[in-house]
Amino acid sequence: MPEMAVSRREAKDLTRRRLLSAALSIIDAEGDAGLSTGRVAREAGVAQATFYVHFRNMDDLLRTLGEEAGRQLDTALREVRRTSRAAPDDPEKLRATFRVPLERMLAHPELFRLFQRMRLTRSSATAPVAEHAARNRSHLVDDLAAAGFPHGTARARRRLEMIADGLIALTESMAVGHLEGRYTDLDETVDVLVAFLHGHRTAARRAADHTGAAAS
Amino acid sequence: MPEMAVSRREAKDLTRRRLLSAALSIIDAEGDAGLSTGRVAREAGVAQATFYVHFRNMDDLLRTLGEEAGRQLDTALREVRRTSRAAPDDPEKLRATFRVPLERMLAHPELFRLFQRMRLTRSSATAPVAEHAARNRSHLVDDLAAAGFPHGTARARRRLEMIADGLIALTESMAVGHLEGRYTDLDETVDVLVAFLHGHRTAARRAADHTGAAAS
DNA sequence: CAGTTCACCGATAGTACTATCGTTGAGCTG
DNA sequence: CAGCTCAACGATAGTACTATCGGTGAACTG
Repeated sequence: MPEMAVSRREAKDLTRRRLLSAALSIIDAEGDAGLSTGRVAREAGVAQATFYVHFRNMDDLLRTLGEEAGRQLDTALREVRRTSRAAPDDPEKLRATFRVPLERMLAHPELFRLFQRMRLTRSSATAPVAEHAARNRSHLVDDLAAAGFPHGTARARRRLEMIADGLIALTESMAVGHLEGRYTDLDETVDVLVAFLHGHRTAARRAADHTGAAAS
Repeated sequence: MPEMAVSRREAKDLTRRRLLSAALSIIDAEGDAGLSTGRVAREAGVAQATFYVHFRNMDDLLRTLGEEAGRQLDTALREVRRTSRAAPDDPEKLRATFRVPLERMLAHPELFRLFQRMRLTRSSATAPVAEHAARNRSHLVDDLAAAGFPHGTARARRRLEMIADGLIALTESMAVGHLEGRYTDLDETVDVLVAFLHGHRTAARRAADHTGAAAS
């Protein structure tokens, strides 16, 4: 009897995690099209009604899933960018700041696609996803500023936010291309991403030189 | 009686166009959440069953809408890029190649978002949207090649496709930012887009110089 | 060990929508 | 103008799913 001696609390937590993991595997396999409370419950091995013991509705479950995934992603990205900042002349560290998010997105393709879609859907249910995207973007802005991108004026900060936004969109588009089988070599996509960033790096340096010349 | 003397054929076409336009206005106002055959028919002033006289189902209508919008967009973009190519040193023409797609996307915000979402959803119903995105991307690749981006080797062509993909994703992300009220000034977003492209232009020129030096 | 809690269950009312059917009557055709 | 066509209609069967209810028994509590 390997499943005995579980407390009521532990059993409930286990069921909850089973529901979350069932939802995740359905999403990874079929996207959100095949997602329903009955389906999730069945794959988790419980009755459909039991779904509502753990979640208020499907949006509640998706929000939980999103917060967990988003928090993990954000933490991982801040860390890899911090490492790159500490070694500004190591090109491999810079490449890692692109490769790590790519790999994270590719780990759960359909979940990634689902959140992309949710971010584009305005409704109270998807609001948390949009908020999380905003938080991640804002962290990227901070990291770009720390890496030397200009952020003194209000205009420069607006520009930096656009750059951050663009970098995220670029990375996601390369991930989608990889998922669709168009870009089999991740290294090549990282090359392209680095070159895109380079456009702004040189623009920023030129602007900085100008400012320095004017100040001296 | 202003609506008399319409042939049966004309009357049918009118109803069809009314259904399409009703669907578009619902989408623009509420996205695809409020979309149903009954709702579209009601706003078009016909019975729900009449929907099926004109379309096989909702996906059929969306496909029609998408093909029309996509064809218009593609034509407009090829034209503005051709104009820019004819005057390679006119920065305003280059900016127009970014501003025109932005304005097109912003003309029907929710339709734009809907197609973005559909492109991320793999199903037989959304396949035409994905195909159209592929066609537009492929045209952009052609135009970039015509504008002098390297496309001699297989690797360069793969890279060019990634660049085209990235540019589209960048433009879309700026459009979304504008719709969300974060980037009120379209000119600033165009600045950022041009700078991103610049990263690849300089990279391409450097590579071309290298090749030239090696050849001489 | 008697009483309480509560996770889980089967059953089901309710919702929203899709897609089809046979009917009707206004236009078309010869 | 007689017969035909067919766009549009009301009615409705069918589908798929959500969310709630009261009952049950195993785990907790004192």
